[in-house]
Amino acid sequence: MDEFAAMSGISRPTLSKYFNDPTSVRSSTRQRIESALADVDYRPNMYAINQNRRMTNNIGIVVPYLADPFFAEIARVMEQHVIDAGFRPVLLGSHGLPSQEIENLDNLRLVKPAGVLLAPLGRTSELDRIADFCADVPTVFFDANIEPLGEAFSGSDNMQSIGLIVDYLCRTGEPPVFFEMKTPSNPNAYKRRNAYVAAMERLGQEPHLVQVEGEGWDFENIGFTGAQAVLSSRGLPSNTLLCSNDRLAIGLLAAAYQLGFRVGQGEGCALRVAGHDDHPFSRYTCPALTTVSQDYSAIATRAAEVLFGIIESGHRPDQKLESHFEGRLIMRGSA
Amino acid sequence: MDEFAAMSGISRPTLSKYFNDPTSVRSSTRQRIESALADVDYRPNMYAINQNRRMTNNIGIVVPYLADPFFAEIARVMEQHVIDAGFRPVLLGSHGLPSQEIENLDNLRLVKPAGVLLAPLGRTSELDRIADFCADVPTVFFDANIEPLGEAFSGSDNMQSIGLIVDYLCRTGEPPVFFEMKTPSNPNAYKRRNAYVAAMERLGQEPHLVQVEGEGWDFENIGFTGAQAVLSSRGLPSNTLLCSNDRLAIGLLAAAYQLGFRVGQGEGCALRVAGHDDHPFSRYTCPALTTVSQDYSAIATRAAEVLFGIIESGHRPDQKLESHFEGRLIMRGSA
DNA sequence: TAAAAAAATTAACGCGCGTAAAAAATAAAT
DNA sequence: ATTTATTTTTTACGCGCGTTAATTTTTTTA
Repeated sequence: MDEFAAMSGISRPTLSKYFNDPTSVRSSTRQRIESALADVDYRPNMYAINQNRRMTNNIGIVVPYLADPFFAEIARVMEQHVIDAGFRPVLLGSHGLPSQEIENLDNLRLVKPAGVLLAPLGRTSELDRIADFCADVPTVFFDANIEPLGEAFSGSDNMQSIGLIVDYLCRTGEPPVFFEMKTPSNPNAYKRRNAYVAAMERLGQEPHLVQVEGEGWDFENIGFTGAQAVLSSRGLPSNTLLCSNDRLAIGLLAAAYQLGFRVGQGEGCALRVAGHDDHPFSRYTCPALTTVSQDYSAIATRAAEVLFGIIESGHRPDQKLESHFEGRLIMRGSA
Repeated sequence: MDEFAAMSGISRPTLSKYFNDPTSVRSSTRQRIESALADVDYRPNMYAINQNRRMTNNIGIVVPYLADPFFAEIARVMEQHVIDAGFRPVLLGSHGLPSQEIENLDNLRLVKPAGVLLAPLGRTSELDRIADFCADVPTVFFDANIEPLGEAFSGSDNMQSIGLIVDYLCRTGEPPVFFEMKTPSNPNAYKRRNAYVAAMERLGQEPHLVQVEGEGWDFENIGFTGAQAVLSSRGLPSNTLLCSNDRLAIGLLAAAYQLGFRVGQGEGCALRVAGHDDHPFSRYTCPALTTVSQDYSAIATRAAEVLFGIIESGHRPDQKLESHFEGRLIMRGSA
């Protein structure tokens, strides 16, 4: 930067101001800088900047599992919002590991972010460590909430969305059984289970839970092997299965196909299967998966909006703001 | 670090040595440091370290598209190898954008990596910028090669793997038509096309290419819409389709299902479909996808091995080392 | 055109660490 | 108990930038 200052004839503090915010210098000097920039390709070192600024324009985005297309997609949407607002996204995935989640937060600290958007692992998260982090850095949760922590939450209204699909399934056929993991990794699983039970009771139906074994984030495989056992035992009280999420449903559909169960609403179908999330791949299952979509865009927009508001105003809200967005029924072939 | 030096009674340069390599200090001092570390949780600032060390133990990993489970998976394997070798992985995805790929390399420069493992976008990559980077940082390519660049390449032997599945398909039924994108994003697509043509000619069969429209990385959708057109026109010279990659096949299978084509090898099946890659989801298609696997682990191991060798020896090889690993036939239901 | 306001420059310090050289302390070898 | 080899400490500088305060220059306003 010293060299560039020498060759451009602009003092280093002015350059520093310019790179922080180009509009903060007189337009004539800005032009001088930009024409010098056209000759040599100088770019300030991001890490040296991070080290010195009290606060940067970095915004951390942390998701539980980047290899899950659902999180990859919502992270992508988040990133775009952050860029559009003039901030710099720093995307990190936790590989489903609580230790990695803490590691990510520790690494984020070093970047001195203006704020972070955090989709926590949930059940397995190390709450006290996350609480420490939230005390230092403005944090907005999305996808999954950790009740007392953070400035805000933006996510789906599981009660509404599960209610929606339960209503639909009951209206158009046998009431659904709920297909889920016994000890779910997914943080929304318990809410969905409760929402299912509530919806069934509201409709005067008896809820049934089918809980399959399995650990980790390989949901398709867990759904597949779980479904093999459940379907071949033929002990199901209903021909309709509502899965806690689409990835379980994808595994279930594969098992059903291999066992010769015909899935769908029409005549001659032995099974109806529905999911939740509108996972990027749910369009391509056979039959295509009936599910309820999460409003990715609204969730991302609200989370980003709230965080930007906090950053610009400079002080945190007294009360945690919670936004729950409704899901939409996506009717396809499977139910 | 100064504070920690004061409280632990160890001088800062010694601490600096310790954090760089714990075995480089006398074991008695190491114990003193570690017991002090147990009291206060001090950790050196990674970015300050990167700024000052001539070279770090960071290793960059760049893939074309992190939201593609195939790359997410191979990146995960790479990361693990890097960690096991005592280095620190820095994972970056290019979102399918050449500009992002360059941006990633520019950002990596700031971290002063000991080396980088690069899966390039291929066709659309900005070659001269990548060449600049390779001149400065030891780079090993994987998945896709850029002929004259980098110290080494580790990837699949497309000629062998496509040959394998073409052989299989010809042996067990009608010779396959090759289903691909007209202007593929995937860097291996051209090699696979050529391998298909070569394999067919070797077997005395006439090659047929079905090239569908579409840009970008939403391969399932491109396969789906392309297949709808192709299948309903019924102008196929064969009942067997070999897809350039599994994601196209996933879209194709969904289209076939919706149009009522029965896919598989048995009696009453109208279509056979095969893919390439053994994509994480290919087990869960209906029917499960017959494909040829890439040896993720071997590819990752070799790429990492070669890079570590270069880093440790301190000088680059005179000649580029190219490793091509054979694929394995994964026989499932679809062909 | 002089005074006031805004912007840029100079000079100097700080961030959190790496690193080099010389001096001092400790351990190993004789 | 010496000598020698190995570690550690002291001292000081550097990395690439942010930031502040005092000063000078430029622009705006009256």
